[in-house]
Amino acid sequence: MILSRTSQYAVQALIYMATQPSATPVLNKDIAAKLGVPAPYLAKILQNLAKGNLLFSFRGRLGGFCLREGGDKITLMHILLLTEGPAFTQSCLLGLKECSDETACPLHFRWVPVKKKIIDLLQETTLEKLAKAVESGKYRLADVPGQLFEQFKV
Amino acid sequence: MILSRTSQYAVQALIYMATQPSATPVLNKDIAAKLGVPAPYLAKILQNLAKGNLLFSFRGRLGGFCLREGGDKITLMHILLLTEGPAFTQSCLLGLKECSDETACPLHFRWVPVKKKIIDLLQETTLEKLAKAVESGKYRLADVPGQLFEQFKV
DNA sequence: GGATATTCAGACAAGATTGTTTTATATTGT
DNA sequence: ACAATATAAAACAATCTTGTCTGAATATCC
Repeated sequence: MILSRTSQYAVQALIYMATQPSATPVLNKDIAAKLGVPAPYLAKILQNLAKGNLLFSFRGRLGGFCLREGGDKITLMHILLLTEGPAFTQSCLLGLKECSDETACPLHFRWVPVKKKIIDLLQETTLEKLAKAVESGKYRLADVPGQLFEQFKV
Repeated sequence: MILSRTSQYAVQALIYMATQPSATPVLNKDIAAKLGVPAPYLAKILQNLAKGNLLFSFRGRLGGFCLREGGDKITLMHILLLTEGPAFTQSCLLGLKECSDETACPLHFRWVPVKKKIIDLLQETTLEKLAKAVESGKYRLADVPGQLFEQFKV
């Protein structure tokens, strides 16, 4: 309804990384297996996040990806600005290129307060909060945890 | 950020139709010109809305499309359920296939109230309200009204 | 009633974008 | 040197958007 697959994978991966000990790099391969997503595709996404200064990446043996900052410093908005592009927060529901308070589409003043709720949510929600939720065991990060039962997926 | 181009065109077109006298059918060609959108694509969208019982369509001379009900009966939600599909309202932010109160992703309980705001907006907003807003002259339905100044578009 | 112009309907395909996979290359620790 | 790993680039596939063409239906004109 809202996010591209790329963004969904990015958020899932970073939440998973935030649940892991921050000292050692996490392998792309491991993340992909845990989430049940295609590893090469995820690698591309992580590389992009590294370019956007959200992750460190280390090559070679003992390499992998690390969060650049603590999970309490990284919000969903930080991630989505990289994966969806900077225009992410500015868009008009009807797709008009120009839609501001002055030149508004008929939905503008109804949509703005709702959009603010979305943006607030994305800016308030840190990786740390989400990681803790996952660690509590009450919430799941993927449809098929640990990629068991792959053959039964719909 | 939220809607596909198809949905955006559909909403724009129906708002425009709601501003027109309901007695005579509106031509796809005229709507497309007014909104500055590709006519063949719009035609398919309108055909789909006709199949979904939101529009009447008439072939031949004096043909065109008509709203099936008054603009006060048609909400944005009615339109989007046709253009985005019935799963539109149920989706999980992280893209999980299963994400309910029982099997929740870590964003679920933060997202649900925001999603409710969106759904409420879509269900409250009728074509009639939007058509009146446009008729007041204070709001615009397309980036380039009447497709004037096409050559200056960005 | 038949010819004609107008308009929607539907098939098909081109182009753009996004998502996915494959292959090759560079870097690092042992 | 070797093995493990990220990086890069390219190939492939799917989906979304747009365009073209042909056919079918309908009102109007003669």
